[in-house]
Amino acid sequence: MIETDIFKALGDPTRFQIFEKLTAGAMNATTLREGMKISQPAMSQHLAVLRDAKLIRHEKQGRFIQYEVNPDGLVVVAEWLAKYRAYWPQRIEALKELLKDMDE
Amino acid sequence: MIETDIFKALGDPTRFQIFEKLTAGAMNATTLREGMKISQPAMSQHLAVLRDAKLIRHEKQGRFIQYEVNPDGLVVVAEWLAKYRAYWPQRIEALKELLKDMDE
DNA sequence: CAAACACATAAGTCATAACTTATGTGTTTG
DNA sequence: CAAACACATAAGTTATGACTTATGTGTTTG
Repeated sequence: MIETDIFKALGDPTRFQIFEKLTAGAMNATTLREGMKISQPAMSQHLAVLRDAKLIRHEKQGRFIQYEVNPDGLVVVAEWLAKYRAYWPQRIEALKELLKDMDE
Repeated sequence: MIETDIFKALGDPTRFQIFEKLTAGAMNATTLREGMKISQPAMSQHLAVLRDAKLIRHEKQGRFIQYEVNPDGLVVVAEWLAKYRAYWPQRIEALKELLKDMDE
């Protein structure tokens, strides 16, 4: 199931950190690794898991590969979450602001 | 991290199924198990993981325990997701409708 | 064009997590 | 009040997954 693949991918703290780093902007694997005490193969394997879950995508640029967030994955989460809006308390300000932003 | 705990909890297909079942309404563990080829201890353990992640909560009722969705968990996901609204394509109709619903 | 580089992949190791069976605790029922 | 019930917990097994050390492929550079 695509949802569980996405949640499983984000359920690992290291991968979550990698993903969050990528939300700041596209980056290659070597740059991603900076300050992250993780081996090169481990990074490569984590990126493969995130890619298989459609959370990121890549683009070859010479001998580098630029990785970036793939909106598809986030959309799956957003749509899944939208099904349960009945459970969200109205008091969520951050969410309300989001709604206004997107309703324009 | 609370986010990774939530994602890890939902990353297991069996637990995801249990959670989805609970979104239909509160239920005790025995009812949850119906049609689910899962042992009683396994169910109990899965419920504990979901509870620890604040995705569900429970209420004792005699010798039964009613489990129900805890909005706290979903709110964490919603707030996390809201941070990345820049990545959501505008074409998501389901999401737009959600926004209108909540903007009232 | 040989060396350095960026990354992927293979294969093996070790920790974790999902399951099992057995048993325990509290509650209801006949 | 003894048996059945609803659930939790302990302990052990097995599958999975996160890592490691090679090694391979393609690309750039001196």
